Amino acid sequence: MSTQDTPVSSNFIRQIIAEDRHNNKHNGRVATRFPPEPNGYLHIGHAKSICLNFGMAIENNGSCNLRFDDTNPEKESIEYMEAIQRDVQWLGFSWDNLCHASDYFEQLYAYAVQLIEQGLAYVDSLSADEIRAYRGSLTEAGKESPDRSRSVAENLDLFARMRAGEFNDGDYVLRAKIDMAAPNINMRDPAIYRIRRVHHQRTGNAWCIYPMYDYTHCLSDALENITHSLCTLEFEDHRPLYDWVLTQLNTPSHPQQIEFARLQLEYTIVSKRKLNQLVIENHVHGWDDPRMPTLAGLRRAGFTPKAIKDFCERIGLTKQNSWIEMGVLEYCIREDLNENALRAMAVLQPLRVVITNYPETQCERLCLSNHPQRPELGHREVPFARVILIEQDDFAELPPPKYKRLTLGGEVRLRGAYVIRCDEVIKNEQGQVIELRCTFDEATLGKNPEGRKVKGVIHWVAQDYSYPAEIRLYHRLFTVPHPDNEENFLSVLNPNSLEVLSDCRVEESLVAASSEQRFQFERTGYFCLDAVEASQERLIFNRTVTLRDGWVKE
RNA sequence: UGGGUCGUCGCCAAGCGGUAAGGCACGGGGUUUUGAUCUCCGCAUACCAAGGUUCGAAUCCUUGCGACCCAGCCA
Repeated sequence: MSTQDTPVSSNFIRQIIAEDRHNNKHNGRVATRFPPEPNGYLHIGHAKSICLNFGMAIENNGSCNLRFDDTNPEKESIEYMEAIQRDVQWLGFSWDNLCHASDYFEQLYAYAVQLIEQGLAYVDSLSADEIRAYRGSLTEAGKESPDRSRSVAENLDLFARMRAGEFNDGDYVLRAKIDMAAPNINMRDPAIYRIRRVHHQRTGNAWCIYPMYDYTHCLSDALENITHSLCTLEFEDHRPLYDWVLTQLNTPSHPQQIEFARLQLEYTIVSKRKLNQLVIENHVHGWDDPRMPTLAGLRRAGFTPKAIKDFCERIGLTKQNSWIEMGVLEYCIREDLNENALRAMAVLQPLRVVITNYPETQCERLCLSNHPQRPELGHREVPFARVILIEQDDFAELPPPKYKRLTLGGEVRLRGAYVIRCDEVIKNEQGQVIELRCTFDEATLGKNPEGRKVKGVIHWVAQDYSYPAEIRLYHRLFTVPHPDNEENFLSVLNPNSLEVLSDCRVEESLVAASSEQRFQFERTGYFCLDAVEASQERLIFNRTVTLRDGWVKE
């Protein structure tokens, strides 16, 4: 599926599927699957695959399964399975069937027995090291294992005993008998079953042998009657093995594997192993840390499913290794939030301003629009009083060229309120500006002053009618665009990726913000009420992304 | 002198023999009580290179060059 506003462009997989339907291949049916291993949280790279697989199914009136590739219990867990389902649903997709490779273990075992009977698989007693040595190298053919000629009867017996738990881990493996001289190393008698006495999150202790990916994946696809098995480029070399297994066995179908380039996003990483390391070693505060490129992290930062799906459509789909600039993702979330987030005012680094000609005890409740371009989104009341707070950055004693905000003796518009003039700057002993004394022009509420132009507009809150909040600003997690190229990716972690501002003040209306609700704090960016740590008593907003800043500073 | 894959604008990406779409980024103009949004304009005589086929080539052929992936009992 694609969002309605993103034009759908042609890509090679769309073309293949369209052609297959035209030729009535698979009776015109389209069935895909998203097959994560439950060994970590889903990240933005998975989103590309999710959008592709579910998208092709939706576009073609087909089906898409969520299938857990759970054949390596050592690294997998229920927590990850649950998180993955949550994230896929959050993105807005529904699977046709929830599947697990482990559901096919019995069937897979039976197929392996068939392979043995056909003389196409054998039990090998070589150690892992020996198998590696026998495999040859990129330029030299491998050697055949002495066990390659084991009789069918003996193989059958040994394989049954592997399953029965008669051997220790590593004593034996079941190998496909293909070709030790094959130029494609994946075809040099790959292992298809190994012994692992590990408790499996779903099958418990029922098995002590587990099938390998290459053997499991193609058969799982075939058993689910998948038509197009979409995966990333690194599996290209595995396709001959995928097809070999399905050709030898009499399976319900023979899906077509098609490979595409995985997403690489600048200034971040999408390796589950490395993301896991960031979590384990506490470089971030969990898988859902807003700095993480995980779906859980992006969600907590305030990204929307719509923006992420839009992003996945915009970046295209090819077989070219490429790096996407952060700007594309930022554009997508800004586009969505600009249209849909309510506006509000928050002062991140307050500077006290006393409006000397404003009555001491007066408080006006000004009416501000929730969205300048969408009046149907309503308006709200914002209290205005004698003492207000503005952003420290919005005042400059020595303004740089083209500065449009407040200066000593200068005027500025308070957003939705009056024009004020700064008459006096008050400093502490260290010379820091701690207060501004200003006067307001009563005639400028809702209209421009006469005879002069005020070019600047700044946001504000009334000191006594605002609320304290913590605001977390997130910066890129890494200091270089391609952290993966680094010898040690941790060495290029950005030490300042999290900036916590604890003295912020937000307008009254934000007290009613709901969990995960997103806002535009005018002039500063898009923010989201933190879903984990915020409460009625403690307002915490996460910055999703800044506003575009077209101001060229000198 | 192993195998597989890929080379079109700073970053993505259409193009499928008829004379280089689009998006992001960037530069400039206009509107604006957000330096936002919106809007207008600009942005590859050129498709890794060199040959060849053709009336015509980014598209076909040849030869180079460059990049990525593969030697887990991981996926």
